[in-house]
Amino acid sequence: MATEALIERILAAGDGPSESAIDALHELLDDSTIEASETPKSVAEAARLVGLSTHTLRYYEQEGLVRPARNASGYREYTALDLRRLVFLTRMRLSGMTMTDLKRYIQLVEQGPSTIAERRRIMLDQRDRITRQIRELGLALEATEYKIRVYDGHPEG
Amino acid sequence: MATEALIERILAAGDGPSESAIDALHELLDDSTIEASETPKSVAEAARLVGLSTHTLRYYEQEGLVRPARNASGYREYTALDLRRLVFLTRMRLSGMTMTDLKRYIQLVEQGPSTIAERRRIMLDQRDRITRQIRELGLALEATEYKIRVYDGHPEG
DNA sequence: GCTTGCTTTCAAGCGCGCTCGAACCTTTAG
DNA sequence: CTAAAGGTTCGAGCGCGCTTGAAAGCAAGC
Repeated sequence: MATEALIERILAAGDGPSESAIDALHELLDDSTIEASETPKSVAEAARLVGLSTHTLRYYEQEGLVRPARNASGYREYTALDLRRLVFLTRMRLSGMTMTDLKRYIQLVEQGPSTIAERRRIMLDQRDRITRQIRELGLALEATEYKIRVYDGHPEG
Repeated sequence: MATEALIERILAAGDGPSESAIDALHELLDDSTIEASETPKSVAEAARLVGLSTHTLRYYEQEGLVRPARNASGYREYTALDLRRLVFLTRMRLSGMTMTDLKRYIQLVEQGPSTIAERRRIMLDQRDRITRQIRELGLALEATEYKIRVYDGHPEG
């Protein structure tokens, strides 16, 4: 099976400067660097940073996924912690976790440490889903590269 | 960045007997083995083989993605070639290609070799999308495994 | 010939995750 | 004072990819 080699090549290619907004965000806000800036962000700034729309951020709040503070005039203020959670949320969403499951998970988080066992269980399931998806993407990648080789005149096979 | 190592472990784990219906299908119908059985399949059999519902198969036909022959009484008969195409379609769908793009691509395929340049272009785009997705899944996997480690009492960190 | 289980077509419905628009408020610049 | 650019809430709308249901035809066993 050639999947491993393909994936390795892709990941190697990913080491350079990142191309997508999501990548940039993930570098910017990765666990190690996030505490640096202390001033809270407006909804528009937060949206830009995490690569979502302001509408979506408000929607997430409505669904209970994040609870930014408000200033004197009712404007949302996203702290570094809020942004971290948003990054986590986008990663989970991008990896196919449903809103329903995510809401359940966040609910457990806000209930405190007594829910850790269930949270762990959810993350284990999530890990399985992600690994399965990666395998499926590997197959899709093979199919795609096969087509490309054929269209290129299959010079080596 | 630990992504590479994670992915390698996952892919290594994928070498054993496959677990999902999709995996089984992909082994069963991979480019090398498909020509063996000659008798066409009913819509229900085809659906079972490719892991879709009969409704979805009819929907795909309606959308022009596949054109199984019909027998004397109007029943669909899926040949090995039809099944191959369905496998390709499911791989593209699972990797996030939209129905619209897939319809466009199949349209080009049915127009013959003059459209190869555009088909190649579409596959190149698709490859880019898949590699980006794999990178995103790597990040999601890291986040997920991090949580699991924390819930396990972060014994090594 | 009847029943059971498949098949057909067609149109309507649906669940998810946003996305948009309206009506109104706050802040900043000129 | 005014205009422009941001913010607020609320409820309705939407696009995608199926999914379902109705009404009817065909195949095989008893």
